[in-house]
Amino acid sequence: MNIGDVAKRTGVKAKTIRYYEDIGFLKPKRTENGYREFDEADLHKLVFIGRARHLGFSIESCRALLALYEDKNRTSAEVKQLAQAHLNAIDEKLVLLQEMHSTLSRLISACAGDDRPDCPIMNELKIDLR
Amino acid sequence: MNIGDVAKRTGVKAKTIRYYEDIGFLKPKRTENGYREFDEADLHKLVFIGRARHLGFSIESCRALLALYEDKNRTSAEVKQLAQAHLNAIDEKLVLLQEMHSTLSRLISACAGDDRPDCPIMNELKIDLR
DNA sequence: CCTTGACATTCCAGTAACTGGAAGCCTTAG
DNA sequence: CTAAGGCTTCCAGTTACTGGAATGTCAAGG
Repeated sequence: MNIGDVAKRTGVKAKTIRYYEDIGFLKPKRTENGYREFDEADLHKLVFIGRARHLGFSIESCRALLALYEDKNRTSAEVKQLAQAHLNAIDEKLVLLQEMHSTLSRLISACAGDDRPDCPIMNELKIDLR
Repeated sequence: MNIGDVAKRTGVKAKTIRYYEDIGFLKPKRTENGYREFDEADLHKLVFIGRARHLGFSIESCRALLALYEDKNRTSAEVKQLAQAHLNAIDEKLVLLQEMHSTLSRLISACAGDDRPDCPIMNELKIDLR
């Protein structure tokens, strides 16, 4: 199967698939003309990676997940630990974003948004040094 | 004032201050020996940028905010619009992260986390192609 | 048989916003 | 005088791709 068709079937772009090969996620055979030739296992891997990425796992975490994916002797505890670590990271980001959201919402509500220069948003940003 | 002291007083690292000079946020004078010499206006700018960054504004948005900051004829509407656009972007990220959070939480709860290989997290990632 | 268009290949550069490190000069305290 | 620490510049690396250029290949139509 050629890279374009793989892209269509997996939802992972051709450019990205080449990148994933570069970083060692898969090693498709090559046909005589130099084209990559993908098999079903490659497709499954790509979908797997695509879904993990969709859940926000980093490439390095995907690498670890992929290793577990191919490890018959893995334990669900190992998988769960990776997922939990990732969830913790997500929660930290959520907290930061929620803080931003609430501060910005407050400032935006307080701002008249008219043609005068006076603005609570600017005031918050420019308060003096302590 | 030397860069190290500025870093301490503004909370912006020396490395970052040099970077901000590179990208044109400030242009401190130089003393005879080549050291950067910062004045109070520089300090205020750095704090301003630091706070905007803390609220998640991109460097380019900071550039726009900084322009408004220095514009006597700005309108609060202009500021509000930038802030609103940024808030919208934050909200989009929040939605994505919340989706990830909820999916991952569900999967983690469903995973035994024991020494067996069977794992709902893995199952979700490896489901067949449609 | 030839051309044309849609594929495929590689390689290089750019993105965002710094951060780390090397090599070397300057300053200040002891 | 020396050693520590601060300052300088410049180069490379980070994340996960993405865009683009130059070139090669394949299948179909005239």
